[in-house]
Amino acid sequence: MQKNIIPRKFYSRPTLKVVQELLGCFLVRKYRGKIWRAMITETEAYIGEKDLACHASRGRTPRTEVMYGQPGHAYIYMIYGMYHCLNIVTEKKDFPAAVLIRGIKFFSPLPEGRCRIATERRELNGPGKLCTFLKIDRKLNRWDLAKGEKLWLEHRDPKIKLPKIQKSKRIGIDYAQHCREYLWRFTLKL
DNA sequence: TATACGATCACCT
DNA sequence: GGTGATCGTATAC
Repeated sequence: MQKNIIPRKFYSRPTLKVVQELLGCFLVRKYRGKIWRAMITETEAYIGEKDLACHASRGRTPRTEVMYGQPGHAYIYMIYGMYHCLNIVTEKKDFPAAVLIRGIKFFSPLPEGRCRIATERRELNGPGKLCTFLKIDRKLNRWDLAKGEKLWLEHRDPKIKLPKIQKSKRIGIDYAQHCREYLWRFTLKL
């Protein structure tokens, strides 16, 4: 059980590798004695200060400091005043990069949410909804995901073959000039 | 201190 | 296709 937890060295690699290898892995949330486990089906990469879509493109600030820290930690921020987004810090210390978790699919029950369709289809598309369902908010910002407590990730079964990974442009970053053309969004079609 | 805006979502036409 | 909700953060003053 414990050995299935994804260790820090997994995240301490090029983000474009990590962002694709996380597809099919499991996001696990332990909350008030319950454990929810969901497969990651959609991710996006945000890499370095030169990526104009990355929050670190304006350098170190109190908010982006966690992206410059050790890999394998959670970077969670509030967006539009009402939603949270979950990111996994990647690369080596002092290089700011992260993977945004945009979509999950669950095979066992998740807590009741306001979105009935999401519950019926057993999938959550969108970083905001995903955090709402899994009770993820800024209290878990900077959380160490390699500890295997409260919030962590687990390897997928390597024996199960995954469908081809789709690449596309990232969402909601029209302001990022040429960087918006990068095919840094990765989707698993199940 | 003030202001502009965003790695979203649900609901509208 | 478009818009409003709502607030932390960055930047300007």
